[in-house]
Amino acid sequence: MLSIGKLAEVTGVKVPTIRYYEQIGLMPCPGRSSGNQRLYGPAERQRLAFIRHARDLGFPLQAIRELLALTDRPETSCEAADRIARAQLAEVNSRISRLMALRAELERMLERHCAGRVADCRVIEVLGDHGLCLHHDRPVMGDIAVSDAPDNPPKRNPRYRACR
Amino acid sequence: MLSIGKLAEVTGVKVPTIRYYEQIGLMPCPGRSSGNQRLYGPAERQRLAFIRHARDLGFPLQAIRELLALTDRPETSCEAADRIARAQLAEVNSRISRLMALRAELERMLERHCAGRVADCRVIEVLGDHGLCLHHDRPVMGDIAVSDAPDNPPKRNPRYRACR
DNA sequence: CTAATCTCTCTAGCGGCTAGAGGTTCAAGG
DNA sequence: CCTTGAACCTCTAGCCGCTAGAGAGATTAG
Repeated sequence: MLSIGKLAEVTGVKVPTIRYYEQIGLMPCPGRSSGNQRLYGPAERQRLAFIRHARDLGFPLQAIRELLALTDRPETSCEAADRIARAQLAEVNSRISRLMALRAELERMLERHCAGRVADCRVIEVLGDHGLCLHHDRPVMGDIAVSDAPDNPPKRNPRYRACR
Repeated sequence: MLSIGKLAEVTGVKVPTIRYYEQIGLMPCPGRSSGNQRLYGPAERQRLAFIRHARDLGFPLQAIRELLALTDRPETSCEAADRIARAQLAEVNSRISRLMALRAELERMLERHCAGRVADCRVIEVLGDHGLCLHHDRPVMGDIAVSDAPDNPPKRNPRYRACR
């Protein structure tokens, strides 16, 4: 039996995240020690590894919920699993192509950059005038997940309330 | 002078988003009509277009805040603007490469998919065993921003509280 | 004048966690 | 056996970048 800390260690999922998964019903309520601490067996460990892997592949938690429901019914058709994976692939492809357009635009913006004043800056100029762009639609950003580096200090900016 | 609705229309930024930008101090507090409704002039319109364009290029709001501060001091060096744009380009490149690894893995997972039961499903199998993967690190997902299509109905799932 | 459409402020919610407070339990060393 | 310190517990609140909705007031077209 594993404590939550050990489980976190072997699966690479952080402790609060495991508790979060339990809270939203993705992980079952595990047994508890006499002192009310969570204890996990191999089944839970396998389940969490599945979740972690699917997350690493970018599946949203809702999709993972559905995939897990499928593993609980192994005799049903795997058509649904296939559909979910294909949707994820389509999503990834869409993100890639949009990011490539973005990259092209950013490179174009930077390639003739000035070494002078902001007033002449091509970056600023292009940002202010979409007409200088070739084309790009809405971006695909969000979740950085930039491997939580310790040199990436989370600076909390204190929620501006500008006017009034 | 434009009402907030007209401004939203000409810039493509939604009305609540404009108010949100004002709230966090990204847009200034505009003048008001006699009936307390916001009125925008060309300067605000230009500023919002700048923000919108930078968002489209994936810049986070904090970066946009800094870029806007630069445009307010046009005589300073554009070095900072350049640095911000390069950081953004690096970020985009990083996302692209990670997504490509993801895509490869998803395609591999799907290419020999079964037409049978979940028990034999390669998708499920691979998800359950990371050892079957080639390699991929953490993903780059998040903000879909999939051009708010009306065929994409926002289904609200009511915050599970599984156990207890 | 009325009805429809904006607009106002305010609060709460989304995904997917992360951080911290303030308390309890466990395991190793003396 | 006792102490210490790490790990654990629950709970709440915060992150980004919006989005949704309630319940009110303003404006505009017919």
